[in-house]
Amino acid sequence: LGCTNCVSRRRGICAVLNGRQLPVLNAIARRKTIPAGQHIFSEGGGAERYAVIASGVVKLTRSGLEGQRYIIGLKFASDFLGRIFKPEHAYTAEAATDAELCVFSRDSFVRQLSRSPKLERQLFKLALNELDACREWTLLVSRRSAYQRTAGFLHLLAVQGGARIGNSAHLILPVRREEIADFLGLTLETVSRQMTLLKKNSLIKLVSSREVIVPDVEKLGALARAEIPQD
Amino acid sequence: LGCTNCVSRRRGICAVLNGRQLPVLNAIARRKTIPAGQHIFSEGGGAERYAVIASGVVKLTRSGLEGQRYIIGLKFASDFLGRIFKPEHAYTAEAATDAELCVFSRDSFVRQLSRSPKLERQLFKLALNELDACREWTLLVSRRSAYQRTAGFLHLLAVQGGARIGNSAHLILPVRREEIADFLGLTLETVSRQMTLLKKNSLIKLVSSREVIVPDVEKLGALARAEIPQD
DNA sequence: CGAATTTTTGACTTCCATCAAGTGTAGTGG
DNA sequence: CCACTACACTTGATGGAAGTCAAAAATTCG
Repeated sequence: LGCTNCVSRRRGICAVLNGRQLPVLNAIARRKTIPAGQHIFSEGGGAERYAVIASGVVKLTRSGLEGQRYIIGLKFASDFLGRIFKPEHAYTAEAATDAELCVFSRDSFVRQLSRSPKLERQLFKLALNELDACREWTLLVSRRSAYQRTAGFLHLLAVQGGARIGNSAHLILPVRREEIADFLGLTLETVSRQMTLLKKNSLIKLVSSREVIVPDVEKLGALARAEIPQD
Repeated sequence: LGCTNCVSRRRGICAVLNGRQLPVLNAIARRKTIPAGQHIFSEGGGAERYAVIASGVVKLTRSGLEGQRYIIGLKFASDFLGRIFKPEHAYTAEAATDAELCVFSRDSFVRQLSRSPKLERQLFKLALNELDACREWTLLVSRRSAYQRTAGFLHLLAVQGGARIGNSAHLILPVRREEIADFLGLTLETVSRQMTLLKKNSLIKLVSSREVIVPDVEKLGALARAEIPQD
């Protein structure tokens, strides 16, 4: 089946399915490997496909009226992609790294949703968690300093995507400085400066520009949430 | 019943209930009038009560570690209050103006939810709309200028809470400058300056410091969403 | 009316954006 | 293998938007 080791089986939508229901959902899923950079679905395009991320990182973007592109979120393994109950997707989903997905056609998934109240409720719970996370993120990017925002971004990666050993984490950044900046409402230069500052303050180690070691994930998170913006 | 003219009957959770189901929900609801300033429930406190706003404006706040208080949202007539599926509320709800609520006890509401898939799905849909709105808001408060954020706030009030006549709106601000500032990630001085600037540019009229006329709601919204931060 | 609160306005400072070089780091083809 | 290019990242100098500090004006309320 391939579901046994999937993260979604443990904390995604598949977590609530029993041995009978899982194969049913699996039967309507299509495994797909997406190379980095490829679009999964597009803003405004009809919501004909939904997906669950099995591995990799996915960028959620929106285009402004004058052509600008905004990153509104990053999605990780076990996350659900797509706007159910609406005819159109509200954003574009694009693979930031190579990614494995379970893709569902809209009709078959919605049908399954109506048949399984447990599945619907799980999706509901995940949406509420996302809402909580979105509110938290809003607080970070609207009230915190550039230094804290950058710390917050790395903390997010460490918690959601990174290889963690105890309280330390080894991160491969899925996006460039420019995209981090966009995500945080900053400029790429500022992000770069804050990264070197975080390094100077030994909160991170830069193995290369795209590879970061976080010795103390908790400390980084506390910094991001601190009331008094320091350094 | 009192439901006939209620906004929630038209676009809230009650909108999906038929003539048989509405009285059932109504039977477990307790109408309550809350004076401005009073807490409805508190962050961290057990989620024993949920509510639907029948009229008025409710402030959603969170307290930071060092005692600071953040406004994370404003809720209007027909909005649902409370974090279902979680033992604790994630935020404090406080009446910003005098408000009328339909209060539900946790147990009876959850029981009703399990009995009525339509009700649960409606609540789900509303949560997804809230998520979309939260993402939109994040864009506003992280990437836009103080001028645009202030415009965005007034636009929100005009769309959600204000007395509208065609494309113009008459607003009674439910919160002080300090709270607007907090909500927007600005300072009260900056908000005040932007308000006078909006007045100078004839985008709003200030009847009094708490009463605003928006002649062109669309224009205000377009300004808030514009790529190039002007004036 | 007078006290307290809220709002506006002013002067100055700070943080981050902008503009501009300069430094890697792949990737390509001779 | 080494130019050569293209792209990503860092670092520096400067300016402007919003924050901070301070005081005056307006509004609310007892």
